[in-house]
Amino acid sequence: MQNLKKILENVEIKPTYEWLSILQYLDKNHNHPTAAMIFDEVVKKVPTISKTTVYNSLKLFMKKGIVTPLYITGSEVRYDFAQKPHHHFFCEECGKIYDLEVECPIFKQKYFHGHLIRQQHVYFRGICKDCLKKENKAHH
Amino acid sequence: MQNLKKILENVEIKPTYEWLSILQYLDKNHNHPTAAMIFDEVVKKVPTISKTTVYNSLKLFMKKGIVTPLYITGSEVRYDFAQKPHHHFFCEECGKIYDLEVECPIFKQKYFHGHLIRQQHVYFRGICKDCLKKENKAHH
DNA sequence: TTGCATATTTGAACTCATTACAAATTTATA
DNA sequence: TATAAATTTGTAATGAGTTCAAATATGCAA
Repeated sequence: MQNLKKILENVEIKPTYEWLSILQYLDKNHNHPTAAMIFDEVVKKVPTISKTTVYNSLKLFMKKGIVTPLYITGSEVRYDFAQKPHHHFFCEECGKIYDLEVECPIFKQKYFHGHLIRQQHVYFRGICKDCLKKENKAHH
Repeated sequence: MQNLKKILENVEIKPTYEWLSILQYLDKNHNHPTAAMIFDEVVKKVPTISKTTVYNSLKLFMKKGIVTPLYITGSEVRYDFAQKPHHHFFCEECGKIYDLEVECPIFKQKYFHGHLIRQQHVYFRGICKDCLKKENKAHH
């Protein structure tokens, strides 16, 4: 709670009730939620909050670099409150997004073929551990 | 032309005029176009074609594995008629998407942490070579 | 060739995530 | 306390993508 306030202050965002509530949700739920999911949960605690505020806040957080958008599903943006950079695995079966630690020297470079790299997005797509297990069970 | 027909027949798609025209556009333009861009160009050659046909065709091509969707910009899907798997660089300045050859042993694995990998999506984001040059010139 | 079933294409209506914007509210400052 | 600036809100609009039923084209049997 207190350190979330610090995080906002560090990037010069006034820790208003709405902004803190949204960040608090992201901090507690590392499930890469959509804007709608964030709204649906935060509105329970802050009944007056609007969807526009959720979108505005996320845009602000992204501009300040404390939230990363994930373009993985193609239909809506997922948001990641990421402390350390990491990568993702998207299960085509259940839709769940897993965090992955991928070690590769390429991801340490600042330039690639002359292009300045600001962000690196890596995600694998397939069937997750759990869904594979379920499928195997179905065969017995 | 003739080999595009073959490509379609190989994946059991009847080479109709519309499907061939769309694939032909993708083959000539490796600019990772949106569905709208594809429609706008193909309609010049096939005036009766509809947007729905473009979407239907792309969905069919994706199902058959000859076209890959790129979720990079967050606002719309880009389509890639990719022979060899490769990765991408997205310029935040000019919006251009470059093809990248990234060599990394991780991308050769079939499983990762128990998850079955079907597709690998890697894109870097930043400022491209050309836009960096323009910015440097602007300082003189 | 004709008739019929199937595959393909089309256009209009719709969904839904996201954005635009102006009014309302809150907060900071003098 | 007054006034300006920042923040929040709700409504309307945008625009990519989907749904669906009608229209058209194609393949095939008789």
